[in-house]
Amino acid sequence: MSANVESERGFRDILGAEAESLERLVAAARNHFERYGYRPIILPVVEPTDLFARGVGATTDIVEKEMFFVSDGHTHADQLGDLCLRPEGTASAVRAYIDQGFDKSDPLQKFYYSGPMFRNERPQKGRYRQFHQIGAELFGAALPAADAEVIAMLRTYLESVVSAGRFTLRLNSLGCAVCRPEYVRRLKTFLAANRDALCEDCRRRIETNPLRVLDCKNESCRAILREAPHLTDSWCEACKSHFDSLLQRLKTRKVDAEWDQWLVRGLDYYTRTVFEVTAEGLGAQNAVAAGGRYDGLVELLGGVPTPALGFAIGVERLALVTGANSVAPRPKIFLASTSETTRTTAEQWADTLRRELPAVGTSVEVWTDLGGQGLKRQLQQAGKLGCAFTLILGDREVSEGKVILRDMKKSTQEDIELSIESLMRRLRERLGL
RNA sequence: GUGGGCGUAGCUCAAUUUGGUUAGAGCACCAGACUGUGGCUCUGGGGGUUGCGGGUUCAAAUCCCGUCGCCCACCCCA
Repeated sequence: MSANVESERGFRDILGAEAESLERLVAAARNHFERYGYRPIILPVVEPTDLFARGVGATTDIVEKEMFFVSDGHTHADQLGDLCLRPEGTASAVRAYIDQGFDKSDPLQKFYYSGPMFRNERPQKGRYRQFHQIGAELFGAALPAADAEVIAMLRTYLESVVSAGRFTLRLNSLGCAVCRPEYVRRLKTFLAANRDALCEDCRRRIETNPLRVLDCKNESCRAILREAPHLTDSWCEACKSHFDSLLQRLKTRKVDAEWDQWLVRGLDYYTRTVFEVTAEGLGAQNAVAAGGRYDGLVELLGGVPTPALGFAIGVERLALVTGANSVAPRPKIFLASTSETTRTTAEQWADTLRRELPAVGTSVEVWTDLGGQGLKRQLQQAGKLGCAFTLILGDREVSEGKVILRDMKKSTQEDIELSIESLMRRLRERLGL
């Protein structure tokens, strides 16, 4: 046991029902997002650490203590930490957008991506060091209509994969580069004056991230906050009308979303709209998806100023909400054989069936004996696999010009003329294809 | 990074309270009964350095120390 090589903490093998569930959610997202004109972008897993320090924020927990650093094998000691495993996708997408020159040539772009993200945190329910996100980013669109479309796309996707009502979408506006700094300054002053009444975490947040205090669940902190300057009151005219228009549009589009004036997000790059989807049954880590507008990020990373927004979905968490609701199983067929000759025929027939027997949504699953087993074992295997039918290609039958088709559920058998055509015809009938 | 719970066969768990033969059972796996017909039944079989390392003892799965891993929570976030 001790000699075994095991996976690192927080890194795991995903297989079985969970793997199928995750794959299905990604495929469904791809399908859904493309209807809105989004195109795939495949981003590097390794990026310069600086990208996230500048983009996500140098003082955020993600950058300060959750990065996985990568060595390229011949860096000097003073360069260790130059490269990292990406902790999130948005900064990468923005870097790619600028690298490709879209900000200069063709600003309106819609991208989606999916893949692993890495954060060096202590694992718990719904939280892993390698986890998977599906994200979408919309560049070059400043109107509230863009926010509305992105949120609508997220909401309708979630509704398509999880029974309605099991999650809630909340949104808020954090103001912009014009009005937010002034508010943060006033909030900081207020919090500092009430320092003693705040919880330990919030006292720390006054310096690191004062906005996060608004999000504190601690009852005594909440009481203090009722007297605090209101984020809402600080919005400039442009921010206010942007948010009003967004709410109005969500209403007309019948997108179920609720304004939460206390909602803030931890990443530095957000401006104006932020939103978050939470679900029950996830334990403490109840955020399934989150996103917002980041109008300053393209410029911050060296591009020409471009408005943008996006979101990311935590696939493992979404899978926890949707449960392991099984996909309709595809019909399975086992082609049993009793000799080298009949096995060869079975292989050829199996290939033909796989190619020419379509079923609704997917294809049939065809098995042949690969272990040189006796007929008994092959029947056993077919039973365990849950095959609907087993074709018995026995030498005895073949010499009589026939094969046996066994219905595994009913334990009944019928003779079929020895030809792939008659087999296919009969299977189509029996499977109702 | 902090706190709590848990580590015995592939899986689910006994035996730990009170240290005492060779660490058991169910499921799963393999073989046979049934040499060409799955599920059911019966019989037999393989499989363990009790997470790992050290200590106490005539004797440790059991007691002590350390360490690693998993789970849950804090924090943070998808």
